[in-house]
Amino acid sequence: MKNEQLVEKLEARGIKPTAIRLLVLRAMLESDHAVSLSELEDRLETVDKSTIFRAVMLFLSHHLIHGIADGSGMLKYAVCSDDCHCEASELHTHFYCEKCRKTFCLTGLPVPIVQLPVGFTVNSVNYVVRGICPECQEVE
Amino acid sequence: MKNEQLVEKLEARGIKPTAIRLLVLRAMLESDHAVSLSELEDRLETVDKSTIFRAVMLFLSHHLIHGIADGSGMLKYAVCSDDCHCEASELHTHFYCEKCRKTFCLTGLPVPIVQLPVGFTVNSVNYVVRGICPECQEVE
DNA sequence: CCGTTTTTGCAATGCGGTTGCATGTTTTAT
DNA sequence: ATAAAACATGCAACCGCATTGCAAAAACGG
Repeated sequence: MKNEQLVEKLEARGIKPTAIRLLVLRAMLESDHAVSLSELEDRLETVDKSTIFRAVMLFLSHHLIHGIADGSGMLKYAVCSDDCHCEASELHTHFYCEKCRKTFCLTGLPVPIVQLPVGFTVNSVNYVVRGICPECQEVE
Repeated sequence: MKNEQLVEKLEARGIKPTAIRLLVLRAMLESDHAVSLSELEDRLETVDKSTIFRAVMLFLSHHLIHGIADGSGMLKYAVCSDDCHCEASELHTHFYCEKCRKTFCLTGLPVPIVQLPVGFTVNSVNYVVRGICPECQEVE
């Protein structure tokens, strides 16, 4: 993807597009799965982990990316679609592969919403299906 | 609950009922919400945290309790119903309150299961609704 | 009772996440 | 253009939770 497009994505969310933020965003977009902070650190060897951390926190607070608690112990992050506002109704299902430990966004699958007992207010939903992904099935 | 009953619960899952395991199980059953390791450490001041940790791991591997990734950063644990085998079909919804940071088992609400694309094998599902619990609504 | 196995406590470690501070860069005001 | 202010980055240290190694203590089996 061209840097120009990355700049647009950042500015559309009100984030100043510094060189490093472009690197972080590019790394996230190029991954076929949701990435952890340590994955980003590995892919961006020249960038300090605190800088990556702060970029990710900034992206999160501007709803450019969303976080996923997949039960692996560390949070994973993935870029939201351009028109996403991270409301409960527009969340999608995530899949965590217990073999390769990758987490995938199943953007085509909205999370099912259950009817909660009275008194509960819903802000968001974390729906993670755990199992084996297609690629790991084959390898055996 | 009488110690006798606790012993039964442990033995039903093939766990030798030591004094400390009874304490841990009792603390978990007496809580109205899923507990973290640090909560157990606070409630069982006399017991070392590594001992608590090992008891919890033992309970987990024998399906006496289940773990919940609620996105708070630390795992929470709750006792399973007596007849539970922790299969995907018998899982329930969990609710995480963003104010008091407690996680509740909504045992009456089975987790909804989405139809995954071909190639994915499902082992379990982590379904956590995030929001405000009834008690925290009132306090304001 | 004695030797073996299991359980527990203590201390240390690992790891992911987070922060304080100094430096470097960009922006703003004059 | 220059000085001041605001912001971004790197480095090192720190935090909390999870986990492990090891030795002492307790439970068990003969």
